[in-house]
Amino acid sequence: MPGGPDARRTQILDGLLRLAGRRGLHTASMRTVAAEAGVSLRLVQYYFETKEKLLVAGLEHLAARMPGRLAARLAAAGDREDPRAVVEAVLAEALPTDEESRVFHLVYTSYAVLSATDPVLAAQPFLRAPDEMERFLTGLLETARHAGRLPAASDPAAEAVLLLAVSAGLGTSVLLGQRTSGEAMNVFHYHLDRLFPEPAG
Amino acid sequence: MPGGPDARRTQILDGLLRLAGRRGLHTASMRTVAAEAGVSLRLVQYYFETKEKLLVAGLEHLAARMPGRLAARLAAAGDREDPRAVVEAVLAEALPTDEESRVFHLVYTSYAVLSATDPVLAAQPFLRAPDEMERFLTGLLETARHAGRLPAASDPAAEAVLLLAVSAGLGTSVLLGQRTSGEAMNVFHYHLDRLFPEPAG
DNA sequence: CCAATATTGATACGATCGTACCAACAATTG
DNA sequence: CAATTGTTGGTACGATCGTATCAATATTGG
Repeated sequence: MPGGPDARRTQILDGLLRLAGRRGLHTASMRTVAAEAGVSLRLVQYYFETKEKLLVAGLEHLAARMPGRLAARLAAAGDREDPRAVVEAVLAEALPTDEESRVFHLVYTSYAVLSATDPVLAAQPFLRAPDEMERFLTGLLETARHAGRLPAASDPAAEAVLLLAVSAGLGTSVLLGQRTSGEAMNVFHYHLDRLFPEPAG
Repeated sequence: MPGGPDARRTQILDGLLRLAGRRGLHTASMRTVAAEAGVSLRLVQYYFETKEKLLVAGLEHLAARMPGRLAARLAAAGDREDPRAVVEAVLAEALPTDEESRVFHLVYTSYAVLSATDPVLAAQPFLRAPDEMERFLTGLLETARHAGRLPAASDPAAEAVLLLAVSAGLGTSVLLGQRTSGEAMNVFHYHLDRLFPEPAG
């Protein structure tokens, strides 16, 4: 049986995320999620039992998409040996461009804000993704610095934190309609141009 | 009469913000806010009528504190002619250091996320504060560039957007417990050191 | 001092929430 | 075929929500 129970779970979680993206995560109740997914309330209970488990599963479902999105960006980036291209690909992912990306970041941010006052959500490992990203970027920048692509005086660890802060901050400003994703991308490129100085000539 | 009705309003709104900072904005109901403020439910209704108006008033109350906080930072910064000191003072305000600052930024971020799916909140002018800040910073950086404090190749507008993105991103990471405010401040200074190169000698 | 006006409090109502319970049907197994 | 198990649906219950209504007290103006 292709799909089976997993297909039902996915159907419900997709409904949750679609609803959270359109009306906000706070409007997601067991009933509204069921209606959005086109199933009965009982079915949502059957697969997720409690609302808290549903919310956690929604966060998992959201986080599970991240590796795939990143891989697609890296594949589209082409040269995987060029550190700047990799950095650009990785962090362009943080800017909400299309609608799917916008929903992703809005819901992820909603969860992050909730986790600030909800210990159950704060304990979820998926909100630790930025930590891994920070380590990954630090290593990448250290290698680039040894290869002479970064000024010798650069601090790879600090630059990694800065890159994540810039992409998160720009992403949020796009999310709130303060800027278009194109404008944000231009500013991001401006930052990258300074981080990776062009070799003379 | 010192205070009068305004004192009551303030008392209730302080309760709202205190509760939103401790348990999250989503736990703020007419009743929980009344209990937190030590007044009756009816009193909250009397002063704010509807929950939506209470929430908007809470956002106003929050935003009304910003100019004072900024002024205090500027006064503590000392030299108001040094553009770097001004930038540092303005944006250090975005890092949640003490508890009051943490509540401020958590609640403000909660409102911002809500505004992404709530047209009533999105129409509130208080969420436009970053736009004004961006204009202010751009002007400041332009002046600094003409004074030779910034490299001639710098783009003041892009740098202003970057500064706001960095401070917002760092502030969020502190809010989520990813970093201490001291670590964030160090990274922020690292960014400022590059933005304002030391004159030789 | 008395009336009217503003302020504060207790309570009620309908709606929605998360959750639990019970019935119907499908699939599987002896 | 009968019976057990897994899956889906309808509905009920207590709690809490926003809001409205009614009563009591404090304040003010004649």
